[in-house]
Amino acid sequence: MSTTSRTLPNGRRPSVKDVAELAQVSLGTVSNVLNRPARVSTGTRERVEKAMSDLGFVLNESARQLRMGRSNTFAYVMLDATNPFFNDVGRGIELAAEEADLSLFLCNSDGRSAREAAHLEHLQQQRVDGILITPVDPDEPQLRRIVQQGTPLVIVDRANTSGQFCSVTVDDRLGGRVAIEHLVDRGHTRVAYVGGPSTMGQVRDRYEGARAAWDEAGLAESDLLHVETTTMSVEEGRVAGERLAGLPRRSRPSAVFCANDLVALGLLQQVISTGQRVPEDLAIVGYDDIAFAAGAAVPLTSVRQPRQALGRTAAELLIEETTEPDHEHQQVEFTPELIARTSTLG
Amino acid sequence: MSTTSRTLPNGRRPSVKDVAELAQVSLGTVSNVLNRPARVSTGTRERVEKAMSDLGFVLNESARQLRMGRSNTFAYVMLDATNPFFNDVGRGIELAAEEADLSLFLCNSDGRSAREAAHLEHLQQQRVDGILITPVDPDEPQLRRIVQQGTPLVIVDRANTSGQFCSVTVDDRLGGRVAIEHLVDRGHTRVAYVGGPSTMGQVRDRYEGARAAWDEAGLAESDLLHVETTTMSVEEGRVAGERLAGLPRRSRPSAVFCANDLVALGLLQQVISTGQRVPEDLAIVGYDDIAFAAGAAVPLTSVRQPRQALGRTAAELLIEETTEPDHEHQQVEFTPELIARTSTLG
DNA sequence: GAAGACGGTTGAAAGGTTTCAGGTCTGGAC
DNA sequence: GTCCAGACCTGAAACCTTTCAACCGTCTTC
Repeated sequence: MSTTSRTLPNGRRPSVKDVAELAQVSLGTVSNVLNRPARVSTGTRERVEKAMSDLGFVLNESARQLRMGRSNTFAYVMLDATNPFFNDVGRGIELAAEEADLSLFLCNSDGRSAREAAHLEHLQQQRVDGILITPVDPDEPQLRRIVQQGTPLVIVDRANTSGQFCSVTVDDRLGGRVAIEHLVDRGHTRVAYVGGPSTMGQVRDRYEGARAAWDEAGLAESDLLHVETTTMSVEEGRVAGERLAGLPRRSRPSAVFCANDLVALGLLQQVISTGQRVPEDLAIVGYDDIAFAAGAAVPLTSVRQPRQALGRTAAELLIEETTEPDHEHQQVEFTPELIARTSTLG
Repeated sequence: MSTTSRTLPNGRRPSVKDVAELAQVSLGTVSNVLNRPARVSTGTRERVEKAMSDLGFVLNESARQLRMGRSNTFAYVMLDATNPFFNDVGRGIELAAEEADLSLFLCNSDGRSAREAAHLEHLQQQRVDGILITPVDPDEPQLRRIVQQGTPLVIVDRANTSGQFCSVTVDDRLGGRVAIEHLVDRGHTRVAYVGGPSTMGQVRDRYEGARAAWDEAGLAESDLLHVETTTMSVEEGRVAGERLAGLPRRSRPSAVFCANDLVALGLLQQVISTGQRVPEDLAIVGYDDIAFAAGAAVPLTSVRQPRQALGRTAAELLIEETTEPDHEHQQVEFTPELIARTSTLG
C-alpha cells in the first residue's frame, strides 16, 4: 500500500539514484546492496533495503543489460506452439534454463518465415544470451548471420548442414523406416504417406526413410503414395482423409503413415466419421507420440521421440556454448522408437 | 559473408557510433536513418545503410529502451503451456499483438506461484509495456503491486475481485451449471465432479455452478461427489479414474464432470482400458473443448469456451489501457456453451 | 540584395545501471 | 605516537541510443 512509485515528483519510476538519496548513501552502495550484499554493513544495507521498498524500486533491466552487455535470458522460437510436441520440447528447455538461473522467452513462428525473421531480429536486438530454434528452414542465411554477429544459436529438431551450429535431432529417416517396416510386417502392400509441405525437412526425411524401407522390402515403387498437405494440423489431416476417400476403391491404400500425430488424429477422425474401421479398413501410424495419441478414438500407433530430452539437451549445449570458451559445435542425434497400438494392430 | 561484427578492434559489437564514423556522418543522422528515414537525403541514407550492413550492425534494444522508457512488448504468463486451451488463448493474444506491431513474449508459470513470481519480477524489470496473465491466484498481492508500480496488467480467464485490473473471463459457474443440467437431463442421479486443486478459482467456480444446478434439480446433496485431483493433467485424470473404480459398486457414479478436458481425456483412457463402456457404464463431460476432445476414443462432450476471442479481447483491453489516457478498467465476461458428443449421448 | 524559409545535419544531454580506482575511518601492532 | 590492514563507502566513467536546439547552405521572395 505504501509502496507506490507515485511519490516521485514527475511520473518517473524510482531509480537507484532516488534510492541512494533517500537512504543517504552513494549509487555505488545501492548497487552493492543489489549485487554483493556481503560487502555492505548490516545497518547500511537495511537502510537501503527500506528505501527500496518505500519507493517501490524496480531495477531497470535495460540499463543493467546495457552496462553488462548480457541478459541472462535464452529464447526458444517454436515452429508451432499449438503442437504439443513443441511444448514438450519447450518444457525440457525451460527446466534446464531454470536450473541454470536463466530466464526463457518463448516465441512462436507459426511456421511462417516472416514471423520467424521478425522474432529473431527482435531477440538479437534484445541481446538475449542465446537462441534455440526449430526453424522453418535450417539453411536460412539469417541463422548463420546471427551466429556470426555474436549470438549463439542451437537448432532443435533439425540437422544443420554446415556444422556452424550445435544441433539436436532425432533420426527422422530411421523414424520413417521403422514406421514403414511395421506396416510391411503387418502385410500392407499399398500405403500412403501423408504430410507436408515437403519444404519441411522433417517431412522429407521421414518420407525418405519410408521410401528406402519400402524399396528394400521389394514392393512396387508406385504403391507408396505421397499425399501432400499444406500444413501439419488436425484440420489438414481431415482434408487428407477426404482425398483418400475420393480415390477409386482399388487404388486406395490399406494403411497410412502420417508425418505427425496432429495429421494422424485429424485423418483418424475423418475416417471414423465416415464409418470406416481402423485398422481393419485403414491402418494408421502417426509420428511424435504426443500425449493425445494414446487416448485417441483408436489408440494411435506412433513413432515416439524423446521430446523433453531433446529440449533439455539443446539447452545444455547452448549453456555450454555461452560459458565454455573453447566450445566445439556438436550434433546430437536421438533415436526414435515405434510404439505400436490399436490403430495398426487391430 | 562480409557482414561480420569481428571487424571491430576488440570483440565489441558495432554501435551507431561505429556506423557514423564509417559513413562519415554524425550520430544523430544514423539515428534518423533508423527512425525517420524521410528526413535524410538519399545519398546520405544509402551511405549509412551500406555502413550498417558492412559492419553487421544490430541495434541495441536495451539502449533504445533505456532512452525511450518503453519496449513495445507485451508478455503473456501462461498457467500451463502444455494445455492446448492456453495455447489457443495465447494465439488470440499473439494475433492482436502482431496487428498492433507489438512483440509478445510467452512465459509459463506451470501452475507454480514461485515460477510465476519470478517471471513477473523479470518482466517488470524488463519494462514490458504490459502483462497478460492467467494467474495461479488472482488475489496475489504482487499483481496489484505491479500495477501500482506502473505496468498495466490484464487478467485472463479469472475474475478480479478488486476492480483494479481489466479482466476477461468466461462464466465458469454457468459452465458448471450447463454441464450438470445436461447430465441431469440424461437421467443421471449420481455424479462425480473431478478436478483440483480447489485453490484454483476455475475449479471452485465450476463446482459451485454444478452444485447449484444439482441442488435445484432436487437431487440428494451427497450424490454429487467431489473427487479432488492435485493438478489438471491427463495423468491425474487416469489416477482419478482408478479411484472411482475403487469405489464399492453401488456408490459408484454413473457420470463424471471433469474440470477440464485433459483430466477428462485421462479419465476416459483409464475407464476404457478397464473394459468399461462410455457412456453406457460411465458418461463423461469435459471442459474447454480443446481440439483433441472431438477426436478422443469416445468423442467428448465438453463445455466450450471462446478461447481465441478470450486472448484477443484481453490483448485489446491491454492495448487500450496502454494508449488511452482516460482508460477505465473493464470486466469482460464470455458465455460458455455445451457441446454434446458421444461421451454422454451414447 | 536582404530577409526568411527550408532541407539537411550536428553534437551534447539524458536515460539507469555497474565497475573500479580511490577515499575515509577504525582498531590493532609495534 | 605511528603505521597498516581492512572494512566500508564514494563518485566518475562507461554502456548505446534518442532527442532537440542550433547551425549551415541554398533557394525564394520582395
